[in-house]
Amino acid sequence: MKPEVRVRFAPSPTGYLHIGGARTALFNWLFARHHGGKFVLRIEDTDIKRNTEEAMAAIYEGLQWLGLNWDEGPHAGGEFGPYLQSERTELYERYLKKLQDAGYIFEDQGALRFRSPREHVIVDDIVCGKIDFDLSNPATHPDMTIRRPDGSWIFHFVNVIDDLEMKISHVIRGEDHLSNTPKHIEIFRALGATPPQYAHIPLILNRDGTKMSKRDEGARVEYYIRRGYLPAAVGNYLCLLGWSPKDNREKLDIDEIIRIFDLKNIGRSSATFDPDKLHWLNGEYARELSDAEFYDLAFARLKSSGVKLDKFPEKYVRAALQTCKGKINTFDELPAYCGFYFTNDVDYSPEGVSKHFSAENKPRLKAVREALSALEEFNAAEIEATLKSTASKLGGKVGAIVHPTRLAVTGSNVGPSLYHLLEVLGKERVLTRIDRALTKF
RNA sequence: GGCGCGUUCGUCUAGUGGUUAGGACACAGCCCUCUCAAGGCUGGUGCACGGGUUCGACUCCCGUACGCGCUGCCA
Repeated sequence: MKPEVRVRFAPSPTGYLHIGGARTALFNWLFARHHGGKFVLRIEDTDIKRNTEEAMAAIYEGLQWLGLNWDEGPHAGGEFGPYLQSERTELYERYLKKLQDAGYIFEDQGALRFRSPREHVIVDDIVCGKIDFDLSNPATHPDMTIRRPDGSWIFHFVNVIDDLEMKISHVIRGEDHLSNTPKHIEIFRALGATPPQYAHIPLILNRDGTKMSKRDEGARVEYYIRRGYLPAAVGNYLCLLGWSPKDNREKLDIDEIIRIFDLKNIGRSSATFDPDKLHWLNGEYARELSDAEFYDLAFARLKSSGVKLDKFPEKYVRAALQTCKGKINTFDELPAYCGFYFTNDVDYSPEGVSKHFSAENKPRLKAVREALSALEEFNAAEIEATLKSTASKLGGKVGAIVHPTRLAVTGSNVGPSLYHLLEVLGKERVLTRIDRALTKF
């Protein structure tokens, strides 16, 4: 009988969830779901200097937003808890004693160190293959510290103890830990235990090839939450960084990824985070939203950006937002895209003014005003027919009047379908805005 | 410095000895069209370098260069 697949994500609470950490969590989660195993969340808060409450909240929030539910861990419980390292000291004491009794521990200036057996250690990594580390030279591989003089623990030790105690079967983590792995294996062996299987995944780099750090705002999951990205899109994009379905597909829903996810398809080289591609992929997901989903997200986004939606009838807001569906990639584009629906004081874009508020367009805009004011049914179809006939009367293409009209009414050269937007705005607003625009040139 | 890992279009990647080196994002042009998107079509740019092995290397081996990681009483 095959042992149960048990993986873990073990972040330290630094105050936010790093995008690279999120991907590590995602790969662990995918692996667990694929195999019907358990995904464990463990908080590595051995460094007391760091805060806990808000920092841990950021981790929970980020994981939940991405849909990475954990089977064991804080809030979820589980038979191997507690899941905060700060609460596991007694356990660590016990293992320390075992190591001491076996002669592996010595004191150095008050700190405790693990005495390396000084041998070659082969790391047989699922992603990286077999790697031979020669730990025989103390000068190049010093004995690692496992406990500080103040009694607090060092990562290498507690990480190993917890993986052992929590019966972790596979350790899937960033490649920055690859060089640490032989040391971890030494501890497992000193304890007479079998190390888990390792899979080290490539790092995510910035555009300039440097490691994504807290200084880069795009390095935090929180950034994507705030900017109105869709969690499904972010998750999908993260999967594409270092992992490939091998069949040229880019957009895959999460159930499909669970089905085909395999550590063997993870690449070896680091990946650069490409905001443009995420932006595109988010648009792919945004266009697939149902009208109701789109409305809810759009409404929330506009409201949080300060647009006073309460002053408008729900029917109006709904119709207005509907004209934006399919047009935007991320919801933070929305305020700029459709803000004109919610204020009569539209700002005219300077480029638009110089291009379309011209002497020859003034009579055209006047003609449009006349034609629209004569309309009884102010709907998109009627508006379209009217504008087209007006254009032909003026002896031009409809584009010639569409541009100045759009600018007059929305202040911008780009936006939703003009005919539909005019209908939503309503005759009164439209005529008022055209009159106002007519005074500008 | 030592040790480890990596290197296919600008970016993410497919590719495991013989391919016109494929796809996607981005970019440019065209089509569609009320603008913008979306969609369709077209285009340019890539196997880091040098040696081997082989009838034949992007693919295998060895070097070099460059990048990254570790080398903490951070995780």
